[in-house]
Amino acid sequence: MTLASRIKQEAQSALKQLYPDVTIELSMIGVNQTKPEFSGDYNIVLFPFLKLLRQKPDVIGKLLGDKLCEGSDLFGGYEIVSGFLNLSIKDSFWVQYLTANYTNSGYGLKENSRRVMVEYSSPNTNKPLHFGHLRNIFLGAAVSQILKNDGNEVIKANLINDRGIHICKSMIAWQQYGKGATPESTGTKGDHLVGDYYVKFNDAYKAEVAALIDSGVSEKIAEKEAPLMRGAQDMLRKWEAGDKEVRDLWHTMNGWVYKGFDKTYDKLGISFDKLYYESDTYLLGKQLVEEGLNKGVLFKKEDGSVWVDLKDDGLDEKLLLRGDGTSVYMTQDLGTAKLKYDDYHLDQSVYVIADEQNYHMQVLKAILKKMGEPCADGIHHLSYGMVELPTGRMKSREGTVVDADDMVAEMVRLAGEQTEQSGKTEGFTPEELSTLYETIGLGALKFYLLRVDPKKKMIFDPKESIDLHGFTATFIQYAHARICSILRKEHVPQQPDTNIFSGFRQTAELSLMERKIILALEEYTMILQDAANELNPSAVCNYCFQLAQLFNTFYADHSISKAESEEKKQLRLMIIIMTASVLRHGMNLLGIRLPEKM
RNA sequence: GGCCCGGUAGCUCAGCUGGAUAGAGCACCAGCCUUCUAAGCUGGGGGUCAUUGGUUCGAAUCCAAUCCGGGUCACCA
Repeated sequence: MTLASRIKQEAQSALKQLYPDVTIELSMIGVNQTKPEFSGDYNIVLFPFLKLLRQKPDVIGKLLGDKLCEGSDLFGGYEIVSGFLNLSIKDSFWVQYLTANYTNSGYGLKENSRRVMVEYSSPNTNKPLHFGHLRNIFLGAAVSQILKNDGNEVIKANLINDRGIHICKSMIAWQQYGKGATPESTGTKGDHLVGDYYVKFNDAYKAEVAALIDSGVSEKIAEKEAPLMRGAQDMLRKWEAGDKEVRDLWHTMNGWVYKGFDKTYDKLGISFDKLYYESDTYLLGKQLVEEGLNKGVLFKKEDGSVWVDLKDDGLDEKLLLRGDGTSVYMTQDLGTAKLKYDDYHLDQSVYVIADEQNYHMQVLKAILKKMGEPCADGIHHLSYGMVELPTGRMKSREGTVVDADDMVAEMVRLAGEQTEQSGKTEGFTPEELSTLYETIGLGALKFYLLRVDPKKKMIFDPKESIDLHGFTATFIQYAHARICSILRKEHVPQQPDTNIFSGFRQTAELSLMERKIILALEEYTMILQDAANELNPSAVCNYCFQLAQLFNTFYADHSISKAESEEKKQLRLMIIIMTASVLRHGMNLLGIRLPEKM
C-alpha cells in the first residue's frame, strides 16, 4: 500500500474514534504533499469536515493530529496552518522504507489476470515511416510495457495496411518509371525506394491532370480519367481478382518495404508479438455484416448498399457495404476486431490511433455493440494528437514529412557531436562510443515524443532539432551515469541482490534532500499505477525527470564518498542505488536505456 | 452548421477526481568546476491560467455561455 493511501486510512479510522457518530468517507479525506514553505511531508485538508463535525478546523486538527501521532511509528508531529494539518513523517519510517526496498529491481508488479492487446504502428506499405509514426510506435510500445508491468498479459500487435489503391499507386509508378530498379541495384532501403515511386506517382499524376485540364476537360473528370489513376484502379481490380503478374509485383515490392521496416523497427528497439495483414483480413467483415442483416440490426437500401443506424447513440447512419457488395474501411475494421478477439479472448483491445479517427473508432465500437459482439466492450481507442510542423501538418504529397530514419540518424549524430564537444569520449572504444551515441540519440527522440500528454497534439520544429538539456532523456541518463560512477568508485554493485548494509542503524537526522528523495522514491509505484490506468507514458517521463532533478540537487551538496560519517555514507549509497534502479526501471518502460558512463 | 478535442510565462509543456503564494524546461541575466561526471547546481526577471458568469469556505481544475485554434461529419483509408 502506498503511503498516501495509508495516511488516508489512518485518518479515517482516527476520525471514527474521535467522532463515532459521524461517517467520514475516504473520498472526503484529501491528502497532499506539503508545500516546501510549510513544515511536514504530507497534509490533510480539514475544511471538508467542518460542517459534519460542527467544529473549527483548529479544534479538529488538534484532535486528529494528536490521535494520529499517538503511539505512531509513522507520524512524528504535526502543525496546523490555516485549515491544513501538516504531518511530519518520522525519519525512522523513511529509513525503514529505504532499507526494505533499495534492493528492488521490480516495481508495481501485481497480479492482474487481464489479457490486453495493444495495436500500434500499423503502417501502409507504400511509403517509409515518418516522424508522426514514431509517436505512435513509441506510445504503443511504452503503453504495452506499462500495462505488462501492471501485471497484465499484453499482446503487441501490428496491423499492416498492405493492400488498396495507395499501394497500387507506387506499384504502377514503379512499373512505368522504375526501369527494374531494386533496393540492391540502387542501394536504397526498400521502404524508401517504394516511397519514392509513391511520390513519383503523385507528381506524374498531377502533371497528367493539368494536361487534361489544359485540353479542356473539367477538373473532376481529369482526376478520374488521368491514365495513371486508371492504371492504379485497374491494378487494384486485378489484384482483387488474383491476377498473377500483379500479385507477384505486389509481393516483391511489399517484400522490399518489410525489409526496410524491419531495419527501422530493429534500430528503434521495437517488436511485435502478432502481425495482422489487411490482405488477409479485409474480407472478414463481410460475413459479420451478413449476420447483422439477418439479425435485423443492419438494413439494406434500394441500391443494395448496407447501413447501420446509430442515431440512438447520438451518431449517424454509416455505410458498411457498397452497392456492389465490396467492403469499406469500416467493414474491414469490424472483421479485424472480431478476429483479434477470437484469436486471444481479449479483456481489452487498445488501438493506438491518431485523434483524426476519433469518430471512426466511436462508430466502430458502437456498431459492434449493436451487433452484440463480445469484442465491443474491450475496445479502447488510445487517441493521440498528431505531430505537426511549425508550418502545419506534414503532407507526404508536398514533401514536408520528416522521415523516421533520417530523424534517428540526425539525433544519433547530434549525440555524438555533443559528446565530442564536451570531451567525454575518453576511455571508450569506438564500438562503445557508437552504442553510446545511439543510446543518447534514440533516448532523446523517444523521450521527446513521449513526454507530452498523448492526447495533445505537438509541434516539432526540425530546424531547432532536439535539445539534450533540461527536460530530456539525456538529463536522466546523465544523472544515472553519475550515480554509477560513484558506485564504481565505492565498489558497490549497481543492483545488489541482498541487503549489503544490513548493519545500518540510523542515528543522525535526515537532511531535507535525503527525505525528499526517499519520499519521491516511495511515490513511484503510485505513478506506475496512474500511468497504467490512464495509458499515459508521459506521467513516467515527468516522474523520472523530477527524480533525476532531485538527485542532481542532492548531489550538488551532499558528498557520498566523503560523507560526514559512515552512517551517512551508507544511507546515501542506499538512496542513490534505489534512485538509479527506479530511473532504469521507469525509462526501461519507455524503451530508453541508461548508460553507465557518458 | 452538428459532434469531439484543445487554449496556463516570449517558446515547449506540467498541474485538471476542487485545496495554501500556479510549477518545470528552453531562451535571457548573475553566480558556482584544486572536492564523487558543469550534458550539472544556485539565484533573478517573466502569468488577467482565452473571456464572462455560476457552484463553493476555497476554482487553472467543476458547470454554462462566448471567442480563438484544430479534428471530424466520404459508396477514401
